[in-house]
Amino acid sequence: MLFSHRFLLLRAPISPFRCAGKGLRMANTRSSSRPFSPKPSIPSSGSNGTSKASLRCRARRDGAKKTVETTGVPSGEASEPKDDRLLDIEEFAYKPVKASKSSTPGTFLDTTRVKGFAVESKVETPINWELVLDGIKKMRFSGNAPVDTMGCEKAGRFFPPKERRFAVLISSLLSSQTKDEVNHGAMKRLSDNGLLDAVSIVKTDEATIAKLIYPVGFYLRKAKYMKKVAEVCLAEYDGDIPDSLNALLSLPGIGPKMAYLVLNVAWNNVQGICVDTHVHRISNRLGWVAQPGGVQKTRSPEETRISLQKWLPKEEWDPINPLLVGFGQTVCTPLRPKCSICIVNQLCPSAFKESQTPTPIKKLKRSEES
DNA sequence: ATCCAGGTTG
DNA sequence: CAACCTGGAT
Repeated sequence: MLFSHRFLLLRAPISPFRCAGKGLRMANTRSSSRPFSPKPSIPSSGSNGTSKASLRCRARRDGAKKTVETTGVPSGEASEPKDDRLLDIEEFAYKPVKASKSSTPGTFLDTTRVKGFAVESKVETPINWELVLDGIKKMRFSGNAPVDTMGCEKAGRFFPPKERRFAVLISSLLSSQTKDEVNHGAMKRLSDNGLLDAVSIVKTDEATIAKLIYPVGFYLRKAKYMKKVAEVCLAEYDGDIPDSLNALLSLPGIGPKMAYLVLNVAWNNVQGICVDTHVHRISNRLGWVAQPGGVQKTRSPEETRISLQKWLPKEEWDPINPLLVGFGQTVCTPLRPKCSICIVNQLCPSAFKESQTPTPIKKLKRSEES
């Protein structure tokens, strides 16, 4: 989480993990000022004709777990890490989506392989997706999301490239189901004990590691994974981390989400969209993705990834994650999304469809009044 | 009591 | 799909 996305607002002075927890607060717990104007200023043009999700089509996912589909990925660019310079705050500003030919709304045919069979299906480029994206960027730019401010990310920002990559991998491993602050604390403890490289992790026993990373989610399991990952990295990659998708996926505890993330962040190699729970949820709320056959929502992050990649221009693949994560942390929250302050609510098929307030405040019965 | 924290595994 | 871990929010 925190360590895993690219943008960084805080410049930690010395230790990358210096700013552990204190002084940092989740943006949405600080209610002083609204991050942006609540006034919707975007014209309502017809919402992209989403019919009401006819539920229940339990498409089964076929089992091939660790082999990730790469349909639609122009696999030409095994880009070397271009440059290790990290982005500064000024570069955090999102630039407007520039219209490209691939951005023209419309439908096109897509061929996907399903269990060996080539299946053609119509893919719709969502209407107004650029407007929506720009709106979200505006909201993101003026607001603070944990994903932004927490980020002493880039674990090992001040480490040499190899150590930094390894730290990125570790922080990714730890991050799932764990709050930013907690993960940050764990990384700091590891860092303080000199445990952010393969050699030292291999030399440290599991219990010690577990203790240090506690209370990240699933710390016992992750302590195991860390050991194993360190062993593999040491034995096969000279202490560095793998630079290919499949090699990353083969590491224990690293699934698609983290693999794409690490590939993006550590190797600057965009082979796919990093789809986490936020990207998954928001893409579905916006009507941006659907299962191969029909209109239904995607049921897994992987389905979302495949679906998104079919129409989203590749320049957006990398930025879409931090963008939607921050949006999801502050506005388009999983529970009670704040549609009223969302400037793209006119363009969102799901706006105001979920409950907006905790529970309707109890109402007094006649008999109880005065 | 239930859901969520940038999921992954057998 | 249940398990994996724990604390905080609703």
